[in-house]
Amino acid sequence: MTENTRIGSNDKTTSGTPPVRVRYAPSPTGMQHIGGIRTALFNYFFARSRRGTFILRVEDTDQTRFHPEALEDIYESFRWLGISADESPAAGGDYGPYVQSQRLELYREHARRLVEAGRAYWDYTSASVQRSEGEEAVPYNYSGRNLSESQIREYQEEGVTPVLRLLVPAEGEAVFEDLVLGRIKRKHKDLPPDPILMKSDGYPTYHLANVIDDHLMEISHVLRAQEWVPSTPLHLLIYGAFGWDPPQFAHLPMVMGKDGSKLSKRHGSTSLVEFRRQGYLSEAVTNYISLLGWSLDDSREFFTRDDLESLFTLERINKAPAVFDYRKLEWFNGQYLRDLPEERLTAELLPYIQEAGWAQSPASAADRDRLVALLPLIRERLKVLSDVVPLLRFVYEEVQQWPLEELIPKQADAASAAVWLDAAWQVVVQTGTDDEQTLDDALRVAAEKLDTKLGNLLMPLRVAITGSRVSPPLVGSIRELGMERAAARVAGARRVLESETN
RNA sequence: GUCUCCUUCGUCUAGUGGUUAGGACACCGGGUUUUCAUCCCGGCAACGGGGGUUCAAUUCCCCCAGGAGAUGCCA
Repeated sequence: MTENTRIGSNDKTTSGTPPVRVRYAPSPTGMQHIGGIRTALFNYFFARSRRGTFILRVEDTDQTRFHPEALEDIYESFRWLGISADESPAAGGDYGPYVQSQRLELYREHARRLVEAGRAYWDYTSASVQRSEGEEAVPYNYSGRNLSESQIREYQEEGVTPVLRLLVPAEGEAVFEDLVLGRIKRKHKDLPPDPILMKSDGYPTYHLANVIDDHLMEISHVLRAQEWVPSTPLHLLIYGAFGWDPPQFAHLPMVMGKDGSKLSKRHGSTSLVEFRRQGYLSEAVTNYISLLGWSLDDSREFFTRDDLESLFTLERINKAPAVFDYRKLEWFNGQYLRDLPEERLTAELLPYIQEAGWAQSPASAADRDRLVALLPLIRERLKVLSDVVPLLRFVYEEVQQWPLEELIPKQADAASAAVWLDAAWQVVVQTGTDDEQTLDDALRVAAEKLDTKLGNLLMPLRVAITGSRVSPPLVGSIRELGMERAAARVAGARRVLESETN
């Protein structure tokens, strides 16, 4: 905002403001998780709100952890969220390739430039200290800094492939103005000792590749998680070594689990596909995630993707980490679920019905119609789409058992329960389920005649019909079930009560 | 250990040099309702601590504490 006021316009054709170009740069090593998606979304919203360009770049420089499914998951996640990259491996663009493993020659060339400039060096002494995941790190002791020609030749004859290390100055410090956090400083001597830029397998590390690509792709703003703050000074050093101007940085607050540590698998579902499978709607997830570290004002919290594409601003990003609250997401989902158009809700629900084996796949018109008819019964009872299965089981499957203790209202006995069940069912049969109000009135009259509460009359019937004390509205349930099937269930429940009274 | 960042109800957050510190989720209570759910009403609940600066600090500064992140030939 301040920038707009100062410049007077953010129209890139009439002002000096460089165009906004941002990127989401995931590494295809696992399924997209909430934290990554939050970063993707914020980048996307920022780009759209500033009429800029949103780029997807695949950072696959760790071939040992690469998974093809993970790559597919990135695209699938974007599709589901309804966002698309202006430039990406799939869409192409003028700054490609957008997959780092296809840019190796570029990195090598730049590596050479760094060595020639005396800002980096090939280290032959670290070849043996590779370690696997859990191992303790042994700090690098600069052993490769000043090797003699003959020493290098010796290593080369042994077949040692060197790693490229950045020559970190002993003096000085890096300072930058983070758009979210403000001024951040770090002394060069506090950086890791001469970090590796190029691995012995010929692939660049994140630090090198990210700097080269962001520069070459003319990235204007880097929006990434705060876990990157400590290595930003290192990146600045690399930009400086190349003689390049760095982009602007905006470090997003971390997303934490309930216990306050970085959100991870042990906090429950954290991957986008899992939420999707459980039946969260894309718009609910997007809305909830947008509020993780960002807010518009003191009251509004419902935002469509369109809203966010225009309302999102960096100024409203929070500094403090946010705890992921599954219950609030659930609430959001319920809200969205409740005012979904019938057609869409049906389409969203159908896969769960099919998975339960209650509908063909592809679904027939009859499958669809049946579900549509059931919608009013369950709509406001859904928190997630998968709730539909337990909610409608009594319709699609037969009731096998009528637990006696459920059948008998509190403080009553089997004999009275039987009387009430009979009376209630008789009223249903006589009145029919076509007109809910009429049936309702009739049931009330019957209860009064029997000198009991309406609930006592209905609970045995509810359990008879649905097999449970908790169910969708009774009258509608009976109607959807059909009188015949309902009658059979009443008879079944009646037998249970019978056997008890005898 | 070292470095960096962070700190308003349990959670997401708004906010200000002087406010009854606001909203939402959750929770509790009540109402509507044939159960559950929805819906409505009400309630509980926060400026981490200590120093400054100031007529006045939750707000500005410093210190402490706590939390998190980083410290990999992972990103």
